Amino acid sequence: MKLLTRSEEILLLAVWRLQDEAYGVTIRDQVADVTGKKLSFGALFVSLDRLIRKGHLKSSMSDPLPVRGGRKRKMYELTDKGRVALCEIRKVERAMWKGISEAALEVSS
Amino acid sequence: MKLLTRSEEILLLAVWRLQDEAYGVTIRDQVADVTGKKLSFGALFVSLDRLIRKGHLKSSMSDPLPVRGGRKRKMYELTDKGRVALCEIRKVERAMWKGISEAALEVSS
DNA sequence: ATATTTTTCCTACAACGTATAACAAATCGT
DNA sequence: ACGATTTGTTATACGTTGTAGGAAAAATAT
Repeated sequence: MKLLTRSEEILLLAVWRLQDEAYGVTIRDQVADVTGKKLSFGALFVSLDRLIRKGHLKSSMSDPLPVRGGRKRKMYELTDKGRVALCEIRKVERAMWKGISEAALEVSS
Repeated sequence: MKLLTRSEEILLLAVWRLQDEAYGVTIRDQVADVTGKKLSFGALFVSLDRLIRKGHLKSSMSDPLPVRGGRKRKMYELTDKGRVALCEIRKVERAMWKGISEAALEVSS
């Protein structure tokens, strides 16, 4: 059972949240909003490609939009395998943090 | 703000749980128990070393134990920086998963 | 046509994850 | 005492993941 890495988790959840609005720009913004992490597009697309190769995501090209620079978008979607992987990592996270409150971790001194 | 990787999170939490019992063997077992992940010692120590270099852990050598093979142990302990990093990643996880139930991810078909 | 905007792709490299094997230090048995 | 056994750590090597910078593509605007 191979667990998702942090980045994989972040990206898959971003795609899930965006539903059918998920493409490069929105994903990057979603990630920044939720985690504070600012990815370059280079970094982003490489990771998304790897997730596709692993079968956690699938993609399809949209039609061009009738606005300036409105070229085709690569839309991403979670696969069943991706959903299962998210469920699994969530279970592991719960197990890891079970019984640990943030308070218990506060710096005491 | 640099987030903890999955492995870092796993190891830091294992050390935290073990309190003053945290050394190679117990950490490896703890990780296996909680996450199902079976690490080789080689993998484990490399990662622990990196966490020390980053200041998330500190270590000290114990006295030898009066039992067969009871050589000195390298005991690990969370630093304040490590605790803070755990709190931060916990917050990000909460934000990421906010409003997402496992049920919503279940494969529908 | 050429410029501008939006979006994606290519490439290269640093950082992380992991296994195998070697090394070290304690006790045990004779 | 000293080789065998047990427990624990270190060294090394390599595949995978994470990340940035800049080139390329595809649309509209002038």
